[in-house]
Amino acid sequence: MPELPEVEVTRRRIARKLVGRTISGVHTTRESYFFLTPPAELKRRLKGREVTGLKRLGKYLLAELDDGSRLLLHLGMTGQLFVQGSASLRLLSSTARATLKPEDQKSFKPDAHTHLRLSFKDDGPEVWFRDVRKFGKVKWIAPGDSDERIDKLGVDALKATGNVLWEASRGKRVAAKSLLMDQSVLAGVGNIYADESLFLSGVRPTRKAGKLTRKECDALAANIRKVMKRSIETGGSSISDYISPDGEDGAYQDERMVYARKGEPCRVCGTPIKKITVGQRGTHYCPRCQK
DNA sequence: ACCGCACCCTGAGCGC
DNA sequence: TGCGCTCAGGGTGCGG
Repeated sequence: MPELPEVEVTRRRIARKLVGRTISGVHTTRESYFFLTPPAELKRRLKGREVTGLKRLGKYLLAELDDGSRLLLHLGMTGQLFVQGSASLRLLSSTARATLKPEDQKSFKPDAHTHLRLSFKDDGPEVWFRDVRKFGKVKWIAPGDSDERIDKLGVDALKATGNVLWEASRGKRVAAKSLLMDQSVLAGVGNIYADESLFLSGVRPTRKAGKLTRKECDALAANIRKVMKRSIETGGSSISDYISPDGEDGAYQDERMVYARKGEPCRVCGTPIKKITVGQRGTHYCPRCQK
């Protein structure tokens, strides 16, 4: 799933196709917990609204509308936000693609997982939100209202500081990795970039957060910023489902040091990368480089 | 207050 | 081929 870099790449590329356009139609799948705002209300609220901006908060996207209301989007694990026609069949897994009828092989058509489709007054391409696992979310926020999902987010990971990590970690017994992934501490760090920045900082993911030194907190913050910026530059990581709004794969996966490299040699010392579970998440590290 | 865990959902990949 | 199992980049909510 998309972490901060993938969400930011999505934001930058989709903003051009969204901002300044007036929504004329809203198509959805049936009600499910994907919709924090029920489909019927969503249609009512969005129709006729012009999109005036698209912000990112951690892993959330927030579309601003001309009446002061906002549309909150989260891509979850398998969410894909893209422009009709441009994303093509690479949205689908190779096996799903193989089952398509020949006439459907040319371009992607909305399927059962395409939960939200926005059409516009200008009759240009629609914007679609597809999410196989439905861990993604859509919520309409009334003008002037707040939402606790975004209110409780910590410092954006692109602006991570050693001080934030230092203060949040004192007295904590959780694993250092869990602290990095706590969205109320730093917003935007997920499983891949947590593993990668822990490696670059020489810190074992299982280390108790409270035992981190001030120097390690500084290193972790610097490496989180570095890894996130570099990933945004390369278009994010395309490891399983992520694809950008115009259908381009990212390339950051080629620069991974540890994530999903179990058994492969560490790029620094050659020791095989280990995989363990930390906080119910697959966790990769070099047993020699990370203390 | 903290922390670990179950759970939400669908599909891919693997061993048998 | 098919079955059953494990795993997946997310977050929430519950109980101890």
